Amino acid sequence: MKIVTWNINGVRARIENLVAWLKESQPDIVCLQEIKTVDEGFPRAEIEALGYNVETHGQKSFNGVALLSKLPFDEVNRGLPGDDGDEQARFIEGVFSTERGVLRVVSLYLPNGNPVGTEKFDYKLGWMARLERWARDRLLLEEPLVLAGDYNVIPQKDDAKRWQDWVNDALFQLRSRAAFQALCNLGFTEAIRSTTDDTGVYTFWDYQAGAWQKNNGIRIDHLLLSPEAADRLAAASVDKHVRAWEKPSDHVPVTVELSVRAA
DNA sequence: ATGGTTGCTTTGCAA
Repeated sequence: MKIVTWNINGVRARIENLVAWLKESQPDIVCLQEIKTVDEGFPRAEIEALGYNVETHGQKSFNGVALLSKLPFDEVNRGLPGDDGDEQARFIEGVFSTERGVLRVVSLYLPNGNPVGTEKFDYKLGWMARLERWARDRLLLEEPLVLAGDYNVIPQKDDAKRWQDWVNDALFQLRSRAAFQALCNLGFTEAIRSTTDDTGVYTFWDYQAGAWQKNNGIRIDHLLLSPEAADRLAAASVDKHVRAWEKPSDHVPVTVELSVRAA
């Protein structure tokens, strides 16, 4: 089973790319972030025509996440628990049935947090603390769980072409990285990190200043696997070529292959 | 070198 995360940066602006990539890549489950539309604006028909079930958690203009799945949804949960006042659409969980039982997949869009020293950075750290609490509870279920998305965290120096450029950025703050590490340390396997020793593996290249042409990228899109999911990890990879397409997202798809079949 | 680009709505904001 192929599970992919992709920050699409505006699904309406990117629908042609998305359809072309779905046809090429044939994923089973797709976690999208930054759909930048309310649920009613999501280009659902084009995706359903390819055989996908679609569940969205959108909002006007900003943020917004979605799950696309060839498997039927048994359950869908929208929003990260822990703050009833949080209006931002950044979290959706789908529950599926496989030959091995339940599979849970989350599409998350972790707050960017810039600039550091403002309420935006506090919101990022608060959101990460809520995510850790949520993950701690979910791990108690001892089920295959894939926690996928744009984490807006550069875990290590090797995860940036030029880490020195990011030392004042929320994505590379020690507090952001420590919170990400703490989440991983609950028992998750970070799919890309655990399957390659390569350096220079990036998932985001800024639109500005020729970042793509210079391969000046960062790795901020991650798939975290619960122990039960990690037991079935067969492969993980980054679809870098998509960044060179016309009208690309600034992020590319990141894939894990799990050796489990649909029920 | 405090630039540069994109999407969604604005005349700026967020990334």
